[in-house]
Amino acid sequence: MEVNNKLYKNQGIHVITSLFTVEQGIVKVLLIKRCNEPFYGSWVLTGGALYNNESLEEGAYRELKEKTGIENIPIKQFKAFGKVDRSPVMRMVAIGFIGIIDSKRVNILRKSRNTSDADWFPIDKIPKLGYDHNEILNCAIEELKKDIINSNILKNLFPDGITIPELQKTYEAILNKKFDRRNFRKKILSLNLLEDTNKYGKFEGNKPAKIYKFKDTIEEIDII
Amino acid sequence: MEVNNKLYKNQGIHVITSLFTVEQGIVKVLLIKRCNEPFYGSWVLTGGALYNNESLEEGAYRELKEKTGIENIPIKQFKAFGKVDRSPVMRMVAIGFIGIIDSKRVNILRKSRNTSDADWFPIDKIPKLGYDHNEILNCAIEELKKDIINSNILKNLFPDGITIPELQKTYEAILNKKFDRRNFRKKILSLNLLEDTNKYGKFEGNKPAKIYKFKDTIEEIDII
DNA sequence: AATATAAAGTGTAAAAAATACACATAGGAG
DNA sequence: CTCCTATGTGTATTTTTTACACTTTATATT
Repeated sequence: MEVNNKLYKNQGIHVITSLFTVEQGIVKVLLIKRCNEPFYGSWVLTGGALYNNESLEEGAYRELKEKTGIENIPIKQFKAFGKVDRSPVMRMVAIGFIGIIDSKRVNILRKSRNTSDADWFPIDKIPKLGYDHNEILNCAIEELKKDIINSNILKNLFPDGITIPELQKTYEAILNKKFDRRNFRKKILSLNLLEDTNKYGKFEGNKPAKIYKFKDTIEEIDII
Repeated sequence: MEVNNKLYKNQGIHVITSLFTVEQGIVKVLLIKRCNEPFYGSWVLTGGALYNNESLEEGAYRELKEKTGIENIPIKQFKAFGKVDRSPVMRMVAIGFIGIIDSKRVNILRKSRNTSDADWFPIDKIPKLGYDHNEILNCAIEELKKDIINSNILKNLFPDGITIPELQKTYEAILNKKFDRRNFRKKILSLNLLEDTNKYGKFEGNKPAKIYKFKDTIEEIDII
């Protein structure tokens, strides 16, 4: 990178969101393919340059909407990335966000400015990304693990309700760790995040599981 | 604020450090007094504009050194602040850091570019600060509370050793909460952060306390 | 109608961690 | 030698976490 000699000139801000989903026990992140320089043809996280008339969060929302059509999901800022040469064009500092969503709710836009393709990638099969997005994504995954504990961050993954075994599989996928079924159920129910719907899932060769839904918590502190 | 119409032009980055100390059970933060516009005469946290040739952390270090003379203390990035109008001059995004130090080690510079005065302020007696620094400081105080638990962040406060009652007072000051003496001692010692020096403090009208020091931990993960 | 299947659902005992609590001790001052 | 004040220490109780095995459900198969 050619650092501008003027100490403060030509700086800018990126807002970058790692949008996660979990499908069949696989944690995936949304990546988009660039069709412009820099990083023409590279996969990157969703995001882009912050506008002057929007807050960090608003910028992250706008970029998410432009690239995926998705709106109204909670996102959480987790870290700023400011290595001197993280962008080849000019000095850019990236503000990282994470979000999580049911992938069925996302209508991925295959074409937009700077985007030729978009897809969900399992987090253990991430290619070399443009910019410093591999680093940002790694931090985002750690943040996701932290945030999943004792919060209803997963609410957005299961807008239509969730069974406890399904929820356990999701926890196990994200934390990459197995839990005892009885203790998991006991713990989750004791957190008071779920309420019973008195409905049951469909038969799939075994006993149907009861469907719960995430409560609409009053205080959404510590929620993603 | 006059938002520049060019969506991406005239943006900049602040690096802002909330440097804490604890004296006699009072948590204090270092503030400096501006002698230039904007916010001429206002107290603010230490920090300033990021240079193009330095990382976020390097920028925060440089500003700390310029304003206080202090070097080589660990700082931790905790959040970015990006409200549209947080700076009246141009669009600035602030990256917030926290640090903690023994105030006796700080030789506060009373004069520097943009600074006419500097002092430690108890965190419950903070005046109206310039920019959005009240908001940044409030977040920093919350971060300090989080980080103090199970880490040796306090090492920098006590370079010459610490007694357990003194350490307890510091915890109580930062967390604003009382602990049982026996349980506190038991817990702290079980964390294995301290080692015995076999020295004792001076008599001050009561039984002198044993002096411990923070171990030089190998893994400095989660440390401020 | 009986049986097989596969994951759902459930309780209790043991271990670990957090909490509550009271008295003896050191080092001086008077 | 007594007084003073904060230090130092152990144990019982409660709470939380962990470990672990059998019964139940809704269908498909025979």
